Amino acid sequence: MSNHEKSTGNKETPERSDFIREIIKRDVADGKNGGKVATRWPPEPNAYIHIGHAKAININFGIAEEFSGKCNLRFDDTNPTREEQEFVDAIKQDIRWLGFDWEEREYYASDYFDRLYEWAVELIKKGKAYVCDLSAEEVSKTRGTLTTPGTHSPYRNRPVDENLDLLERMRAGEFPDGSRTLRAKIDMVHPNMNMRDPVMYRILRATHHRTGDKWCIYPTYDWAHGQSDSIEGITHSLCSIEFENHRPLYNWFLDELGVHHPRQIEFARLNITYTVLSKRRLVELVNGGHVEGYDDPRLPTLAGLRRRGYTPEVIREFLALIGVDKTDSTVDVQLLEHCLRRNLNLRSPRRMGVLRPVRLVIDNYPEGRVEEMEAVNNPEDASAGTRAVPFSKVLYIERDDFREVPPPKYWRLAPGREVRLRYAYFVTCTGVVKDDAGNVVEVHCTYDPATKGGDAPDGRKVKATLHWVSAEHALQAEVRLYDHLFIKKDPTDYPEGADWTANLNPKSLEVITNARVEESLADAAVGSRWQFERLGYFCVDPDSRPGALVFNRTVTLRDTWAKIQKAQKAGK
RNA sequence: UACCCGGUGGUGUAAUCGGUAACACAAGAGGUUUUGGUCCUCUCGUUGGAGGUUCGAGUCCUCCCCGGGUAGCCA
Repeated sequence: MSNHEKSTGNKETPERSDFIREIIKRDVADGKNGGKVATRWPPEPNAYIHIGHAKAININFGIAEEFSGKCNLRFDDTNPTREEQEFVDAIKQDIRWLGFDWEEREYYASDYFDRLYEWAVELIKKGKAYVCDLSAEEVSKTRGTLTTPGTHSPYRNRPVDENLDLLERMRAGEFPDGSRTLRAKIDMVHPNMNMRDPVMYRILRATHHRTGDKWCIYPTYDWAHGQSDSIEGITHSLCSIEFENHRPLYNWFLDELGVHHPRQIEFARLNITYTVLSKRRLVELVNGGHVEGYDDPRLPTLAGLRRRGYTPEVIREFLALIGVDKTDSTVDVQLLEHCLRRNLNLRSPRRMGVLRPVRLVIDNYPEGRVEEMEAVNNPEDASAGTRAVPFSKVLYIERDDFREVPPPKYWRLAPGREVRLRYAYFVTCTGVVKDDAGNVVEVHCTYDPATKGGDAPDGRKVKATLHWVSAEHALQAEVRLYDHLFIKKDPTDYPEGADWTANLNPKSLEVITNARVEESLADAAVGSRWQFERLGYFCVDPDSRPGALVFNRTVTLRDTWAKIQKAQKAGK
């Protein structure tokens, strides 16, 4: 009975839950960590972040917030050969844009280099770490394989004092790069490769973006990560699934040190159809010149999505919908696009814009006359009001909205057909003018003055409503039409011997330079988002200049007619 | 032929101590409509397989099959 009451009580506010939140709920209930929750998001500052990272950010910051805890931002900067300040700045900007705040808790693994060193000394004294003189190649060879055990390093049983001395000299710069390492003394026959005496320090002369040339030895990820978590008092260290095999090592270090011991929990990374979410591949796309930069609107980087016209809300809604689990999965990009349309539909003012213009001449409309038509700014938002759109004898309509020979189910303009010009008049097509090549250069029609505003007093109906723009008033604009970057659902599925970039969509970008838009868009600000009626959502690109507008198509409207056409083609 | 982790409709997730498969997207069909948009309605799975325990199993047990990860001095 009480069970029923409980479940009905929760109906209205469905509690978000997943296996991680369940674990944390239990930990809190058990009074672990004094009932507190602290998380962190630990990016390596060596690349721009993408929507897959946003998933991790959302989990870490989101969970901290839900459990009244804090989430730190910590840059995992233990490899100076790859990390740069530029990425630190870009990552911070992207996290803020997503709407998360780490307040003053901006940390760096490099902040802990001294403490890490002290701990290394401690492990040596415990006989749990040793300096190894094997080369990288030799270490690799003696590690064994997935199915065969490793063998002990000849330096494994060096006396403590010698280890201490050598480590100190490693730090002092007495040895060349790569000549020695500090290794944890664990188990060379362990079935988990990570436990076969993993490297803790390597000698590496590289200028670090924060510590400069202070160090010539740098901790590895495994040696730095858990201890950094511990120092910060993290309670739940949430990371992606590829670190699962590292958890025993994470636990081993913390246990040997006897310090605060966060719990590591792993979740599956995000995959989305028709795109790639791996740093390596993103870098290849940019460096290979396949896209124009990390903020190319075709890329799933946060910078790219932002430029494409996504809002942070879209991404967060999407992430909330896909949930969190451990199973490998690939989310249909259409779910992302659904979130996008839903959000943009509510907030985007409507305008009329013609991508591929063709002249429409209204023969019985007075020469030189201009009428101001009242157009609704946003049917989803009454407070958005209306605006006046100039109407005249010569207009532009969409080339695709006229067919000399209309196919089945096509109910737009064609000879003899009557359609509505949105917010204006009913017009009936009377003929066309063609050039020598037979291309339609002008469509002629007559209008019915009684239908002003778009309603017929006699109640007659039309099947189609077209968008339009007055030829003498409209602004010319550039419009960039984007499509999926890849032609395959799984871009990494490519024939043997071929290059994965063979799956790139050659039509992922089409630039239209001769589009016409309403004059009310003249002062549209960079980044502003609009719906061009019947076409899709567009935003003003940073390349845009006064008098030389540039729009990015964020996403098309759902297009039933396109589906019909596709089905018709497939059927024939 | 090692170890770890997974396997619910086309996709992504739900399903409290085992109690009779839910939500969203997609797809298809229909309705409304001054955007072939939005909105509304309907259709589409018996939970990888085989056994077992039980009044009852997606949830427990056994075996099998399939998928992913792991052999950087990357993270």
